[in-house]
This record gives sequence, structure tokens and C-alpha cells, in this order.
Amino acid sequence: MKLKRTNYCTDLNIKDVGKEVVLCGWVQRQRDLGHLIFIDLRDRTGIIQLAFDENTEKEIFKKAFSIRAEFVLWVKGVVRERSAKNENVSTGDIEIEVKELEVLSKSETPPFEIVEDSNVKEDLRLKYRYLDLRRPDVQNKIIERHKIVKLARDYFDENGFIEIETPILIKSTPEGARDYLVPSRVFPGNFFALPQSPQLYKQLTMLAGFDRYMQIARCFRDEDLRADRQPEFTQIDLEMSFVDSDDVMNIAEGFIKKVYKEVLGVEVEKHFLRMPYREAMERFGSDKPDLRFGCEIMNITDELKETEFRVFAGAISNGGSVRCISMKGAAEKIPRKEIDKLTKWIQDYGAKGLAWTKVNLDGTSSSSYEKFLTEKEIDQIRKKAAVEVGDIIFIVASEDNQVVLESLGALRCELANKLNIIDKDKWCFLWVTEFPLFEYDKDQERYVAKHHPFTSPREEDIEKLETNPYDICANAYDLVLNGNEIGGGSIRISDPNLQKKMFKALGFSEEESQKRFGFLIDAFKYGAPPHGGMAFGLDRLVMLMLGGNSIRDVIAFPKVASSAELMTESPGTIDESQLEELKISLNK
RNA sequence: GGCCCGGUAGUUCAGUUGGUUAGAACGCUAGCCUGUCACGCUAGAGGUCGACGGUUCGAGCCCGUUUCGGGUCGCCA
Repeated sequence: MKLKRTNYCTDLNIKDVGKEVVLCGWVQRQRDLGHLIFIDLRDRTGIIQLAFDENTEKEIFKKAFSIRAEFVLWVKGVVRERSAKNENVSTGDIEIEVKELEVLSKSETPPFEIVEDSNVKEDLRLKYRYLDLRRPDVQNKIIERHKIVKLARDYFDENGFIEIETPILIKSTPEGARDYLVPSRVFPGNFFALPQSPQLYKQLTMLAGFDRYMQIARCFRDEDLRADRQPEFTQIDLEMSFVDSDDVMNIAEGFIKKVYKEVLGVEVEKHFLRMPYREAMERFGSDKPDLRFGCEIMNITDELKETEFRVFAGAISNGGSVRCISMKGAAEKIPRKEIDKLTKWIQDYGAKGLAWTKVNLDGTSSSSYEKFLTEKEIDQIRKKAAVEVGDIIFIVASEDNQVVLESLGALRCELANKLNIIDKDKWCFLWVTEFPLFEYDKDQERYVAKHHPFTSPREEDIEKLETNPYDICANAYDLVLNGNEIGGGSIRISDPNLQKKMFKALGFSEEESQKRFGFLIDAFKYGAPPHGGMAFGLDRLVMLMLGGNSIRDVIAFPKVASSAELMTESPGTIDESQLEELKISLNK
């Protein structure tokens, strides 16, 4: 019987010299110097050097000769001080003089080298994700994620939260994102859905009297992917009874504070800035503004009221606006060609064009629009934009204010990245509050809940539900970090009559809301505590904390943009017999 | 569904105006080497240039289609 492993590779140091140890791990590299062989043995903690000398251990030396990268080894040996030390490795002072060696598993040459910071293409990495995950930097992200999840469980436990698992197979509710569907064998033609979030169940835990609920919850949305969106993702989900928005935000801030302190050693401010949705849109053109830099949006509609320049005048007379941002120091770094590209780029956001003025360092300036304006208008705009030598003013005009704001908001971030003016060490947390309760859906030609239909309106707005629902602010709040939404929540409706009114405002008939959410309305009849909560996007939070650009980096087995999983090649076809069992036939 | 970017050796890339046998580095294989640690030296193997079609005397390069991957808009209560 082989001896059990005694240590991880990097457990050992100079104080352990003389100790007999048993180590297991993968071969990082074998260096054959002729009559001397060195092997770097790697486990999840790091590497340690194994030494083999032909003169002292002939048989073992022979074995070591044919060992290749990624072989799995069991070694018994003695820790000894190296004659030549390596300062770059934590175990660089010592090595293992190997006395016994067993190859537990051989390895073919892997399709890419298992080294830190390699720039192998992502699809290949994902096809061999189990190899990719051996790379220390990749593995470390998953380990850090574990720490954050553990801190979440500890923190919420300390604050009286009960972790409760909610079902994965649930009823489909076609509001919101597209559901992933699972056919029922027992009820042919009927389907379960995978939860987009545990929303209703967690509210029901409040009705059940658990008072404080949390869950590390997997969520599913069958929508297109992005760098920060996967079809299945994880939320730190929580709900609390007898609370208002401040209570939920305080608990959330406490969690963030703790995680940042313990994982990154960063002290974040005690209370995060709060900003109403409308203000965020006006100043930053986004409901998740990046506050690490300025360059706020300025409204220059008033300054251009009298203008004869048709592009601006047309936008204004049709109920729109003209707004600008002034990018400090852009004049030198953004050449004319780049501006043309941006003009095309910004059309993705609905803007028809991009007007600009470049104030060059030598005091001259060039502009796409100033020739159409009066001296006074030019002066007023420059004054309002607080433009200085070396800056560029970018202007968007549209009859649709949303387009003006969102396109300038996107441009603001794009340029900040290009100009490299963002301080990467900054952590700007922000609560965006006072979201509208409803928003208009152009396709469906009706108003839909901006957050979800269980979000409560502000008390002072409740009366507007039947008269002017579209002017209502919700008791909802999003947590924003450096321009990313990392969480969101609300105080829920706990009054069955109010919930009914809400469904009505959304255009559901009585029967429809009863059919979809009857169980919830019923539940509210039996003593519903006021309650509210929120959910953190765990993947995004971890990604941002670890400085990544994609949540794929912090998910062990992520999916690619087509929502396929390259390693297992899923989704895949299924047998005819499986379909028959489900009474499902395919169209093609 | 739209737009943009990319696919050349196992990997990362280069490849001139369309012109002989498609290169480099790392990796791999073999040999040599007693203190390496990105070991070194020598030699070698390794290519459907994503796929299909077209233009051309001739295509890695030009054109079209398609596929895969990435980014993004729509979408994401």
C-alpha cells in the first residue's frame, strides 16, 4: 500500500530540510541535464523541484528520464536544501531528493502548454477546459470565487439569513427573459421552465416566515450572450421581511465591504453613493454609470433654441434635445479618421450622426458644425462644455432624448477607454434608485415592468397606478460598480389588491393573472409580511474583483457566444426514443 | 436577426503586387550534456493555409457562399 500524500508542494520550506515527505501532482517540466534530471511537480498550490541523480538512484533516474509534461506522479523523498537556489519560486530554496517514484498516470502531449498567462485562443482552451483549468492563473480565479462564495454564506449566516434551496424545475412565466424549457414526460405537452431567478419562491419563503432568506442560486435565461452574460449564471440571492430599501442596501453594503476587505484587502466606503435613475441618465447617459471619470453629458438645447442649423433645430422642434460631452485631452489622441469611425459606431445606438469640435493645442480649431452656427451659439456651447485647449466636444442631436443620452453615454465610456483615463484601481460603487416602475415595449406596444411585476411602487405614487402609471417610481435599486450592474432588488408588493392592480396596469386580464400568478395572490391573502430583497450577480462581481473582462474567466465550465459548450459539445441531438417518450416530434 | 473583427504547423504568429519547395518562435521526437529552474547544444518530424465554389496560366493572398470563435446593437422582467 502506497503511503498517503503528506503535503502540498508549497507547504514545504527550508525548515523542513531532512523531512521525509510524500507528494502527488502533475509534471510541469522535466529538465534532463545528462546525469542529472530535475522535475517541477505542480499541484494546486504551486510547484516544487524534484531532483534525480544517476549516481545515487540509478533505477529511479531511469524512470525519471522518460517522464513528460502532465504525467501524474507519486513521489516519496527527503527535503533538502538546494545548492543553487531559485528566488522566483516560493519553494526555491529546497528540492525533493526522490527515493521512490510512481507514475500514476501518463499524459499525451497536451494541445497547449500548461503555463500561466498563455495567450491560447479561447475556443481551444474551452474545448480542453480541464487542461486550461490546470493553469495557475485560471485555477486561482476559481479558487478566489470559492472564497467569495464562502464569505457570502458566512456573512449572511452571521446576519440571520437562512439558506434555502428553491426548485430548478418550475412553472414558465413568459414575462421577461426567454425561458429554458424542459418537457414533462408525465404530462405530455407540458413543460417546466428553468428559473430566471428564484424570485417568487424567495418571496414565498418570506410568507412562510423565514424572515431572512439567502441562496447561491443558479439562474437561466435563454437570451443571447455577451462578455458579461451567460445563459446560466449565479446570483447571491437574498430576501428580508419587515424592511425598507435602506435595510436591504445596508446589508448589501456590509457584504461588499467584507468581501473587499477579506479578498482584496481593500477598504470600501461605509455607504455607497446614491443617484436617482433620472439623474444617472441625464448626467451619464446610462442607468449604470461609471463614476471613475467625469466627462459628464451637458444639455445644450437652450443654447441652440434659435439656431438655424437644421440638424439641431430639427431635433429640438421635434421634442428632442442636443447634448454634448467634452473629452479632455482628446484632440491629440483622436485623429479625424477615428472620429469618422466613431460617427459610424454611434449609429448603433440610434444616433444619426456625431458633431464635433476639436480645439487644438496651438489654439486653432476645426469643427463639423460650427460653420453653421452664430458666434454667440459657438461661444455658449464652448462655455457650457467647459472646453479647453486640447479637448474635443462631441455633440449628438435627436428628436429622441433617450437616443441622445444613451449614445453619448456609450461614447463617453468608449472614449474614456481609448484615452486611457480610467483609474483601474478605483472602485466606484453606486446605488441607482427611483427607477420608473414601467417602461414602454415598442414591439409589444404595451408597458412592461422595468424590474419585475412584483416590485412595489413608491407609496406616494400608488394612486397614479390607475391614472398615470407611467409616472410612477419603483422602490427598486440597482447596485453599480465601475459601470457594471452587479446587483439589483426592490421592496416587493405584499398587498394582494395592489398586486392585482399592478397586473392590471401591465395589461393582464383577471383570468390571465390568476392563471399565471394565482398562487402568489392567494398566498398574499394569508398574512404577507412586508418584504424586499436583492440579488448580486456573482459572476460579474468576481470578474470585476479579479480584474477580468469576461465572466467566462470566473466560471469553471462556461458557454461560448452561441451558447454551446465546446468541451461536451452540448446542446446535442437526442434519440428518437427519448422524443417518443416525451410525445415530442420535431418539425425538421 | 443586424454590424464589426478573426481562423496559416500541436501553440502563438509572420507571409511582399497573386508567382519556385508556405516561414519563425515555442512545443514535440532523437542524440549529447552533473546544478538546471523558460537549462543548453545538435539534428529531425510536423501544413487539406477553417470549408466549398469562383476569377486567373497561376490563389494562403482577389471575389462569393458557408462554418467556427470573439465583440457589439437588438434582446436580457
